[in-house]
Amino acid sequence: MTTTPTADWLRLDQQICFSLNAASRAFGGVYRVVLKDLGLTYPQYLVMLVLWEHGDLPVKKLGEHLRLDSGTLSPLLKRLEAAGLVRRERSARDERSVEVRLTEEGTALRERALQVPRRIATATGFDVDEIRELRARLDQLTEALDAAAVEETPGQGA
Amino acid sequence: MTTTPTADWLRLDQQICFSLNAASRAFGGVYRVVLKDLGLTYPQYLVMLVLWEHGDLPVKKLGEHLRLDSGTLSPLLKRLEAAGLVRRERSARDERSVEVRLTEEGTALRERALQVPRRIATATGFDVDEIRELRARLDQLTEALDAAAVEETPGQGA
DNA sequence: CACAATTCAATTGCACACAACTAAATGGCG
DNA sequence: CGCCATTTAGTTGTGTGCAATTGAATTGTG
Repeated sequence: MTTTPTADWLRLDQQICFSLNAASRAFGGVYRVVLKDLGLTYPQYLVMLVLWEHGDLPVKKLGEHLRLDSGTLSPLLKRLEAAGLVRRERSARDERSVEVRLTEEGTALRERALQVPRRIATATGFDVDEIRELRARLDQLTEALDAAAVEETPGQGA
Repeated sequence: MTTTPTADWLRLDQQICFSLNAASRAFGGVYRVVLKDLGLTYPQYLVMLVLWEHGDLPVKKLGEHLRLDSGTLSPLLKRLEAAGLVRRERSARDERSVEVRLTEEGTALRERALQVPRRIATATGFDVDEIRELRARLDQLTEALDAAAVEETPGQGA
């Protein structure tokens, strides 16, 4: 029991949260550089990726793919619309819903985006298998953290 | 060479950046819950960790530890000061520099923070060794990304 | 059909990140 | 000493991220 004094936990904690934070921001930094040509921010690029892969989607579905709510997506989508990459149209069937549709320009941008992943992959210095393993580990982490957050939120014990 | 069609790169890329993003935000979510008691946000907690470990520091040094610039730190430190956890004092030796000093209250908060890391570690579902390995991998990633960002920034080839 | 609960997007308020800029202070150099 | 490049914080502007609220539309129930 003397192997891990309580005070040392603070340092361990510091290091794991630092590492994740740093990696996340370092990733953002590389994307920022690479995406500059496309006129996209990193979150905007994520939105475009989802649209390119899944086609037109309501804001809600988009948010589920990206784990983002309307508070983040609404202004972001307005910027994409202002940039001429998407249109937002109220659904005829359900007027609460807003369909996000790629414009011609938005669809065309995909061609130029095809070069992005290779540049990012190169920047990581990881090969495909290493990336795959890291991704698995991170997904596992996310799942555990989400489950824990739900349990912590109400009242800890109940 | 036909193993990885270009279009598939978009999906691979999507998954690694999604995973890191998701893990980072899930982490933030758990910290948000756990730190609520202490009245700290996640970035504020990181600042306090550095101060607890290294003692009083100028803003510059703080930023080096956290990879943050004054644009982020200045308002954050003002909030910590407003909360009574730190004082900001112009250095006598170098008046450009601002020393960030823990108050009694800020020092005392450390005792209550000691329980945080264990709650976080528990939430991850990882043991110490797994955390250590993940951290090593993330640090390796960060280092590679930072190096790549520097090379990408100027003009790609120069 | 009326009405309450739910769903969905948008808005508001707050707190990071980061680029670009400003302004004060320092240090080196002739 | 006077001048200039550098260092250091702070400020401004843009863009997320998220909690909380609002308001319109839909659904379930009687």
